[in-house]
Amino acid sequence: MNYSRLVDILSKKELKVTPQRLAVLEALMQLKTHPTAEEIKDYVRKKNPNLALGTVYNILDTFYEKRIVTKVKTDKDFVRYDMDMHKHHHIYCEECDSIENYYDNELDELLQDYFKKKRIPNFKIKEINLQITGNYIEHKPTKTN
Amino acid sequence: MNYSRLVDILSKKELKVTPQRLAVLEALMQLKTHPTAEEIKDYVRKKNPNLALGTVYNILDTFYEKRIVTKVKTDKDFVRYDMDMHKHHHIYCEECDSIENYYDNELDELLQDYFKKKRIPNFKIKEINLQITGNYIEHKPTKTN
DNA sequence: ATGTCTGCAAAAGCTTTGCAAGTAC
DNA sequence: GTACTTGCAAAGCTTTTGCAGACAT
Repeated sequence: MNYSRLVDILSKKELKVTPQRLAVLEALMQLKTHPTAEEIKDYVRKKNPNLALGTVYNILDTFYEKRIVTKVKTDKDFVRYDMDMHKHHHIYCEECDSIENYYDNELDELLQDYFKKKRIPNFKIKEINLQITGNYIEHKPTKTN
Repeated sequence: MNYSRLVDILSKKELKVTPQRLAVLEALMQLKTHPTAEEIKDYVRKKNPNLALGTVYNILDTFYEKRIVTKVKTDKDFVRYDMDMHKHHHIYCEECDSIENYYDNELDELLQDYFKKKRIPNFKIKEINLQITGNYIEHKPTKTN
């Protein structure tokens, strides 16, 4: 992982560069699974065994305020974090309880056009996010898993 | 509120008809604001002052299992409940922290057509929900509030 | 009559907070 | 040097659980 790039992200947001923050940043980039605070703590402790869960929450909160991450709520009880600040939608797989980001400019334009014509009374739309729920289809006919 | 209709809803789901359940049901129908458990408790206590918050949660949970309500998670920390089981989307107003349901068959068809053409690899879509975020526009030029 | 539901309180689980000690700048 | 961060533990909040008593059928 490109160390100086991580440092850059923090300094640009006027955050002090600490090993803990770098570690959490790296975890967020490595774990592409919209990790929970707990998962981030586990990942980070491989290298920084003393990092407290409270600190992970503090750091994530700071990142949230500085708009380095977004929070994703699911039907489960924890918040999950997402570092990707590009506009995207979410694909939830009910079976495996996974969240993946879904990018689709064509769809975004379609929606934008749609709501340009058909406005919602008295409402100014800032953002439209889709939640696509369903299941992944297994289709590995002969190969073993 | 139509008492026998409330009774009907419960019996059809094979739930015993208790005053507490009727009260929560009524609250859900009256409060069209996607209430929290706390708000439901407050509403219900006007008529049933002894109803415990724990009971409200128990009842809501039973309703959730029987698919009488859905749970809605927001950026805030509590779950909000919605009795409307028709397909709908959500309009979040950031300023006033309100959630309203949004129904739009035309939009639903548009999305269905779109994903019929452009599939998501290996994924079977079950449901698509929009989260429309923005703000209500005040436009009461002369009237007082 | 009996299986289910309520009320209350206590517990659980995720997240936040407080403060002393440590660290980045 | 100083203001910000960390670590740890304790507190906070919503939600769940356990159990005795009450109630619907």
